[in-house]
Amino acid sequence: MRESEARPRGRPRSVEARTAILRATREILNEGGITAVTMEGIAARAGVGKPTIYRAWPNAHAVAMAAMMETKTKAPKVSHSRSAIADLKRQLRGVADVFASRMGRQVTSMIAAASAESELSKVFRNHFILARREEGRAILLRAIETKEVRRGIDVDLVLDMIYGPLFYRLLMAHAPLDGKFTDSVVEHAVKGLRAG
Amino acid sequence: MRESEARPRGRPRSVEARTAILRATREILNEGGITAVTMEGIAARAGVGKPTIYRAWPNAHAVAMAAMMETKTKAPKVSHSRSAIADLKRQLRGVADVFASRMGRQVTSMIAAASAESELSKVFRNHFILARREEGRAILLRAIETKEVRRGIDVDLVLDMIYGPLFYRLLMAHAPLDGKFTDSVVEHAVKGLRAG
Amino acid sequence: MRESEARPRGRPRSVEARTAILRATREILNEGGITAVTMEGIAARAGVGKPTIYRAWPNAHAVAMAAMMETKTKAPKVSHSRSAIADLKRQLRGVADVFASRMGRQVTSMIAAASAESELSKVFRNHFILARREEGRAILLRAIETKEVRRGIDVDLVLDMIYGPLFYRLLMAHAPLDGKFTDSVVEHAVKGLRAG
Amino acid sequence: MRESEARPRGRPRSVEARTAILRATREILNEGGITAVTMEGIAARAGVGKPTIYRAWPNAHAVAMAAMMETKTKAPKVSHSRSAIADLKRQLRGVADVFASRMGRQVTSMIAAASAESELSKVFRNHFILARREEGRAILLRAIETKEVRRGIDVDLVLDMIYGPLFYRLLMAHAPLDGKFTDSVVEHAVKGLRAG
DNA sequence: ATCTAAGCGAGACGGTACGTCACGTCTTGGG
DNA sequence: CCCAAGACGTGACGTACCGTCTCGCTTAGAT
Repeated sequence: MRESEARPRGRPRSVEARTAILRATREILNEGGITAVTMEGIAARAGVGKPTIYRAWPNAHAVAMAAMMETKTKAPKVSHSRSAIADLKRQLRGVADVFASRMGRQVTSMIAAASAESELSKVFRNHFILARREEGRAILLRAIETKEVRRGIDVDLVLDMIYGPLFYRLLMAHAPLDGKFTDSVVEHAVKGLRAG
Repeated sequence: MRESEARPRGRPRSVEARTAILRATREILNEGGITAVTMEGIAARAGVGKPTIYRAWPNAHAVAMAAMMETKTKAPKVSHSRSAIADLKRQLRGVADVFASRMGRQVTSMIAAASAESELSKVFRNHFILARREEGRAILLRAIETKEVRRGIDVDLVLDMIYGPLFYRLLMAHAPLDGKFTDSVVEHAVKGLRAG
Repeated sequence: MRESEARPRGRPRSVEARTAILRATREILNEGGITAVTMEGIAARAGVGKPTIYRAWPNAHAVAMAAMMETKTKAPKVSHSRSAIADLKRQLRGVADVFASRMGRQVTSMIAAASAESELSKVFRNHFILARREEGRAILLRAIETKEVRRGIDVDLVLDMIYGPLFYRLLMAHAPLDGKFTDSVVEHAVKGLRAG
Repeated sequence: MRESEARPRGRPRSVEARTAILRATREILNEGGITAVTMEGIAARAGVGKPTIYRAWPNAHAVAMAAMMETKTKAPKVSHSRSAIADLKRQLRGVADVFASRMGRQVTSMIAAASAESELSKVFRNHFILARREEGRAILLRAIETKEVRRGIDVDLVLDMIYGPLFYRLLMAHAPLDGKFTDSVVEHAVKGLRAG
C-alpha cells in the first residue's frame, strides 16, 4: 500500500457538487464574463451551498480559474512538416487565434488580476500560456537540429521574443493580432536586424 | 470666436475637490493597491461627497487611472550615445526597472482589467506603455540611419518584439525581468536566429 | 429658536422606510412569533435594504421591540369605582388577560432574552410592564386616601407583590393565570397572613 | 460477570460521550453564557460527533438545560429555628442570592425562552425554581402549625406572592433584589395592608 | 442687489455580494 | 451497530460598496 496517501477522515468531498460548481461557473463565464462570476451566483446556479464552494476555493477568481482549466481545449495540433520554422509559424497562428477570442482576453486579464504567487494561478498560467510556449520550445529545438536555426541561441529568451509580442498586442491593442503579424514575428526573429 | 465657450451657469467644478480626490486615490493606491480603491474610501479620505466623484469619473477604476496619470513620473532620460543599439538597451533597462516595481504590476493589471475600448484606458495605455514604445521607435529609426540596423524592417513589429517580451515576463513571471534579459533581447533581435 | 436641536447633516432618515420596517416586523411577529423575526425577512418583506435596518437598530431583537411598542395597545381603561381595591382587582384582571395571550408570552420572553441594560429594552419594559405597574400605583395611593389600605406600607414593594405573582405564574406555568387567582392575590395582600 | 473492566471492543462509549458533552456545555455556559452554546461548539470541545448529541437532545437549548441540571448546586440549607417566619426570610434571602447571580439570570432567561410545554423544560423549572418554592411550602405549613400564620390561607397563592416578586424584580430590574427587599416581602405578606 | 442654477459635503436609500457561522442531515472508515 | 469526523444544502448573520437620491449650504453668472 504505497499510494494510500493518508486518506482524510469524515465524509469525502462530493464529486457531484464539484462538477456542478464548475459547470455553473463555466456557464456564467460564457454569459457574462469574469465580472459576472460571483460566489452567490455560482452557488445558486449549481444548487450548492456557498460554504461548499469556500471549502474548495478561497474566492470566486479561483473558482473561475479552476472552471476554465476544466474546459475542453481543442487540441492545438502541432504540425510536423519539413520546415520547423513553418511549423512554428503555424503554431503561433493557432495560439493567436485562440487568444484573440473573448476567452483569450478573459484568460489574460485573469492572469493579470491574479495574485501571481498563488499556486492555482501558477497552474493556470502553465495550463494556458506556458504550455503553448513549451510546444514552441520543442519546435525550436527541432529547428536547431535541422539547422534552420543556429546553435547557441538562448532558447528561453527566443521563446519570449516569439510569444511576448503576441500578448503585448493583445493587452495594448495598438495593432491587429493576425496571421500576418505572427508570421512576421518569426521571420524577423530568424533574420535579425543587422544591416548588410 | 470669442473663446467664451458658453460658460455654464451655476457654480463651477471645484478644483480643490478634484485635487483632493486624486491625492486621496494616490494614497490609497500606495497603501493597498488597486483593490483597495473604492469610491467610499476616496470620498472619505478626500473629504468629498460621492456624487462629486461620480460627476467626473464613472467608476473607481477610472479615478485610479486618472490618479496614476497625474503622478510625477521621473523622466526616463533617453541617452544619446554613439551607438543607437546601446541606447536602446539602456532605455529598455529603464522601462524594465519601472515595470518590475509594484507600481508597474499595478499599471499592467489595470490595463488588463480595463474595458480596452474606453477613451480613458486608451489614454492610460498611451501614457504609460506606448509612450515608452515611441521612445524606442525614435532610437530604432536612428539605428537605421546609423546603419546599425538594416533598412526594410517592419519597425512597429520590431518594437513589439522588443517590448513584448518584457510584459510577457512581467505577466507570466516564469523568469526574471532584469537587465541581462533586456540586453539579450536586443542582441538576439539584432543578430537573428539564422545558422551560419 | 430654542428647540432646533442641531439637525444632522445629510439626507434625513426615510420615514417610509422606518414605517415599512416596523409594519413588516409586526406581520412576521404575528405569523411566526419572535423566532421568525430575522433581518433578512424584515428587509425582504419591507422592500428595504438590510443596511437601512442596521442603521436604526442593532439587531432583530431590537427591531421586534420597537415594532411591538408601536402597536396600538387597546387602552386598559382603569375604572374609578367607589372601592379602590375593587378597581385594583379589575386592573389586575386586565393585565393578566393581556399577558396570558400569545403576545404576552412573547413580550415576557423578549424581556428575559434582552440584554437588560440596553436603553431600548428599558423603554420596552417601561412601555409594557412598568406602565401597568404605575397604574396600580395610582390606585394603591387612592386606596390609602380612602383608608382601605393603611398608611405606612412600602408602596413599591406592595406593587411587586401584586404584579410579581402574575409574571411568576406566566413564566413557570405551574398554575392557571385567571381572574380568580388575581382577585385572591389582592385579597390576601390586603388581609395578611396573621392568625387571629 | 467477571466484568474485567477492559472492554474496548464494544460500543458502551456512550456514557463517556454523554459526560463529555455535558462537561463541554457547562464550560461554554460559564465562558460565554447561553448564547454561546452551539451544537458545533459542544461537539468540537467534547470531541464528539454532532449526531451523537442529536441522538440524545433535540437542540442546543436542551443540552444547556441538561448541563445546568447536572451542576452541583450547593445545598441551600433550610434552617429550622423557633420562628418559621424567620426561616422563611432566610430561605428567601438564599434564593434571591442565587438568582441575582449570573447563573440565575441565565436560568431565568432560559425558562422564558423555552417552549414551556416540553418535558425537559418542565423538569428544568422544577429543578431550579419550583423546588425552592416547595421548600417554602414546607416552611409555610409549619408556620400554620406554630400559629404564626392563620389557617385558611391559599398556600399556593401565598407562595406565589412570596417568590413571584423576586422573579419580577429579577426580570424587570426596576429595583434592587436584596435581603432587605425579601424580608419586607415576608413582613408585608404577614401583616397585610389593612388599615387600623 | 437679487435671483437662480449648479456644485458642494454629507449621508441615507435599495441593492448585491461578501465571507462566516451554525443548523440539522448525510456519508465515510474504523472499533 | 455506533462512533468521530467532516462534507452537505440551507439560511441568516453583519459588513462593505455600489450608484442614486435628497438635504441645506455655497458660489457666481445672469438678471
